[in-house]
Amino acid sequence: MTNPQTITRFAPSPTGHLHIGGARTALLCWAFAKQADGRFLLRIEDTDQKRSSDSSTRGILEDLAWLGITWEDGPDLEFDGQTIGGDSREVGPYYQAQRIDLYNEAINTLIDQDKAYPAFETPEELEAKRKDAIAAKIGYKYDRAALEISKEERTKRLAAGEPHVVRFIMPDESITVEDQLLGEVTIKPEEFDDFIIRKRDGFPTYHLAVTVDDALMGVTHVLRGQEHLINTPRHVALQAALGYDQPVYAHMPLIFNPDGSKMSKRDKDKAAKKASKEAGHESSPIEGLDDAAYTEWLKNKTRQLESDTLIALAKHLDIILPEIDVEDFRRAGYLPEALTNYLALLGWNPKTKNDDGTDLEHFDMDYLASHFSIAGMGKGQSKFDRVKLISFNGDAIAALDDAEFASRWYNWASNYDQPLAERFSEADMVSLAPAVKTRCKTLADGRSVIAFAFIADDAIVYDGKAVHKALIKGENKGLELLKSFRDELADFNDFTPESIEAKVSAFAESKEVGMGKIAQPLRVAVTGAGVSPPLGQTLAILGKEATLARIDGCVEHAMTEQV
RNA sequence: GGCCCCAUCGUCUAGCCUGGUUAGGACACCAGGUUCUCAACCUGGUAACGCGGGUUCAAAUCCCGCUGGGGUCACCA
Repeated sequence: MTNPQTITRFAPSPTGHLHIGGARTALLCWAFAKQADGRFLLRIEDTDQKRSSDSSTRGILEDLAWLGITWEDGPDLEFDGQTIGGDSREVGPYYQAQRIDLYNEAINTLIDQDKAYPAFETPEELEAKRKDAIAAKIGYKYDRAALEISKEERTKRLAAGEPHVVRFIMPDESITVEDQLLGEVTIKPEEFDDFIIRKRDGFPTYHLAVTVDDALMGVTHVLRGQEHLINTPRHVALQAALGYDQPVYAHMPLIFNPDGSKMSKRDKDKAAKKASKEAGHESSPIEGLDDAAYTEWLKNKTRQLESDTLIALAKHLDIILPEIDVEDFRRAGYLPEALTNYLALLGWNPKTKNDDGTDLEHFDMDYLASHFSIAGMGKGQSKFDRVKLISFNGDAIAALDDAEFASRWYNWASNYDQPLAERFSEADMVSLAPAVKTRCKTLADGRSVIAFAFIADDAIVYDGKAVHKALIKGENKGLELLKSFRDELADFNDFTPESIEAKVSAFAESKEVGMGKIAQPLRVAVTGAGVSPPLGQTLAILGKEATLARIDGCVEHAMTEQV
């Protein structure tokens, strides 16, 4: 036991979806454990009874699994045919609400040793004192009034069942944290007061629970966001009081929006409010949201809508909400490998060159799991750049082979774009893949590439400029070529991309014109616009019947157009 | 405001520890090439050491101050 196995943990509180920043923390913790051949543990911090929910827990577990972040110790999850989690080290349960006895044991020990004491002030009383302190421009600290009460009386009031909290006696000494990333950080004793370790409702506070759990679960390394840096001395003091080993700490920088603001769920509401106002909706434009709630939401900056309602509203307004939670990125058609790659690179750098001399930036989870190190981490905060993420995602999509692309796309459509999944089977998507892969940055925008296939043959909307340029300009030369090609196509049955391309090419040669002279008229005829995937693929997607029908329809349209 | 953390192109970063580089890469942007359109792809380009002091022959690199950004000051975690 001199050199224990490395154990890291991620401990989300189930009060909503998994935030992208939380996902990054989890990813790096996971990578650190893997790199050390250790274990990654997941614990659910549900000691805030009012805000925690089972559905949040479920969502967080699935988002992690989707990203490929799996845990050896923690809640069980069936995902994609595999079982994640378990309690092989028998240090569970992994829900804090189920560990109350363990916390009370620790709290009682502290009380018995006079390292903690009950306090009877009400939240209102404390709030008043806090306000006074702020008004007097002095930092608020608990005044230890409850310590003045004699032990005898404390015991009596306790026995009488008087509501109380338990406070920990913070030692009067500086505490230095040896942070693996930031170095030594020393905090003086006047920065702390006797913080609460058990709330009125009998639940432990975060500080107590996290200290007890990390110790009892054998956590050796704690990697967490820098917002926790100031908490660490409290945990260190608690560890000392309880006789626990101190884990190794590293506090990593936080991530922000490009404008420097915090990435918050509220950003989604903000975007939707702005769009609603611009669209001039005085009353609720969607079902499932009544007018009163809608106008209140619009008026009140802090009011937030339920996730589903917000999504419905965004769809109605035709806007894309800023992605904040992992779930948002998933819905928007990001690939997990692109997201984790980007996330890892946001603050960590492998400091390795590719063969061509450029820096290594594209790597997978296996690479991360074998090469991650705290030394490669930056100390500065960074901004989340969706543009670069999109580029990574486009690269990841392009790197998929056709079958894999089709599988991912179909799967995505089944969840988030039913009409697409109904129109095209997974097998269809395999043949669509070459046309779509290099033209979409997310699975969601793959749809726009093949939008022409969604339209009925007789409902094509023609782009006037494109029609003029390709068909009418130059005394109908394009139109004549199109008609002529249509005649040849009538007897042509081999509708594969390659054959069609050969056919068009041969036709162009026979007419002694460049490929473009026939390709563009054809393209406009079958799609209505001057932009589409390569002709062979475009026509193959439509099939012979639709192609002929569309050419006929276009010829008719062009004839009426020029009268 | 107190305390704590941080600071290289627009953004993410390499270089800093162990002073000497034309300060490198990626995304974005611009130009060109390729091409049946678009995309993809290829080539090239614009672009940074926050400011002020010190130490030194020499500072992005070491030290100090300032400025700026962030975190935190809950019976939330």
